[in-house]
Amino acid sequence: MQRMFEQGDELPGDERLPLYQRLADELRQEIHSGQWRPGDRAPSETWLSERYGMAAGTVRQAIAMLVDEGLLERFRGRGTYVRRPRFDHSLFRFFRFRQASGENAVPEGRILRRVLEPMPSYVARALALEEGSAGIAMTRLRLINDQPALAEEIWLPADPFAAFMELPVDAVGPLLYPVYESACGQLVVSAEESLTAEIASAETARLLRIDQGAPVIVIERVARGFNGTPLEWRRSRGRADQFHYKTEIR
Amino acid sequence: MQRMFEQGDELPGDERLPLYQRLADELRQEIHSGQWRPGDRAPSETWLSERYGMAAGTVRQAIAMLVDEGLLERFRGRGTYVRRPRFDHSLFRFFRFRQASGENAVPEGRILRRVLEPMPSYVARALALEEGSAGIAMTRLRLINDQPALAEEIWLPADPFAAFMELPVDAVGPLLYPVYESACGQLVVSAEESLTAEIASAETARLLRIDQGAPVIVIERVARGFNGTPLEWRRSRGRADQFHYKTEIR
DNA sequence: CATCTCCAGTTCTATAGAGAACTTATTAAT
DNA sequence: ATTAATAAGTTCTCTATAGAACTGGAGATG
Repeated sequence: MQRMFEQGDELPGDERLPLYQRLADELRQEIHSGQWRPGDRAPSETWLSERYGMAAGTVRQAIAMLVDEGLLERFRGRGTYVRRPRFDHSLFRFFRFRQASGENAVPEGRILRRVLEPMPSYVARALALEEGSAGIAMTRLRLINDQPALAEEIWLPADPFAAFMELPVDAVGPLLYPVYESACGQLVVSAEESLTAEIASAETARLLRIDQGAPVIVIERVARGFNGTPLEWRRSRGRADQFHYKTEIR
Repeated sequence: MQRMFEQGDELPGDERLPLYQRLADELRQEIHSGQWRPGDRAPSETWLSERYGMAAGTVRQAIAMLVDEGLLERFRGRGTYVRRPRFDHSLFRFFRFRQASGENAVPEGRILRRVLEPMPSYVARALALEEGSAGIAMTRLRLINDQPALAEEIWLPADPFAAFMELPVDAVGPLLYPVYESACGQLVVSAEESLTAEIASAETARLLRIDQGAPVIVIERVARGFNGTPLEWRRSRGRADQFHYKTEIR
């Protein structure tokens, strides 16, 4: 019986697609374009079903898609909201400090260096920018109980992060992403990590206070904003004897 | 209007739970108990809705849960089936060989050693068995283009895997899990991996044909059957310069 | 033998409606 | 002023129904 009337004709997109798909695409677009920002409240199911002239169940199905894509969150009785990622939890979901006897405390962070520099090619490529684009380069040390745990090189595109250079380095707490948001309006929403291992160079041995030649784990991360733009490139090195990385496969 | 009549009263479990939850629990139980085996066809939605006296939509919702738990698979027009994991794909989803210029070929496998031995404590613990339980210990080398890529220690509980010892080692192909199933009726469905790094020992350097002291990635895996029983413990070591491990976080 | 058509069975999409369960704010009562 | 009841708004659960879209096989047709 569907398509007898003109439901969803205001929706863009391929008409042969299921209605709930087209609505989901539309709502996803609202989020990616920045019309709806993380934390915002989304329209209610009834409002949407009236607005687009479709059954409540169909709207529900569309929203369900975005929920398990991680874009929306639903709260019974309260409403539907654009999801705000909690990075302090989720980024350390896989990554565990071996000696940490159960809990995942966020390690302290100390910025050792912060300069404006043209980006090398491997960073520019990861951030989808031109080689030599203006960037902010940082060296950062992360500590647990005053013991060095991770040494990080971090690159940011200079353009949207200009305000970050003005902040005194001591004002930056243990987590960078909240600072990116408050100071520059850049919200990190997702990330990809690629993990490998190598032998400690003289430099990293000094930073991590381990022997040169000891094994270190290397994690490269590209962090992205709500519309998928790459925002930050980061390479972290940690003592292999204190880390392990856990996943489940099925 | 729900619960006016006696829908779902044949279902066990807490009556205060939603109907679709209780049905999902029931179906999950069928799978975990081994009543339904991977590859089997599950009853149709209409059959279930008549059997338990509930609306088709409710049945559908229950099945949807199990689908995204990975237990069931639905095929339009064909039916619903208990999922058969495709391990050759999924286990290498995260794990990539660096030089592999795009494709993920399954590396060849060669069993170097296979003996009956009592399990050491760290294996027994992972497999939820007593220390010293009878086990099958293997050393296995995996190669890509005749180059050694991974060196593996593998432990199996002797009890359900007795038939595996009878097979000639040369008859075992590149993948072990299909052999576990055909020879011993043990189907691997999920696994957990824990990854770290170390320096190549003399032994692994010899096996992988690398320098002693070169960095190696170490992956420990526990593979589980359809009811969650641990079936296999495995520790794989690979050259760090040829591996990287990829994940996405959000 | 090969191909086509039709049919029964299945999942998928969509509609309409009713009430339960929960949250928040407002209003009334103490 | 604090507490309790009420109401409005939201998501959640469930019912019932209808047809679309797809699959596989059986039977007709060439």
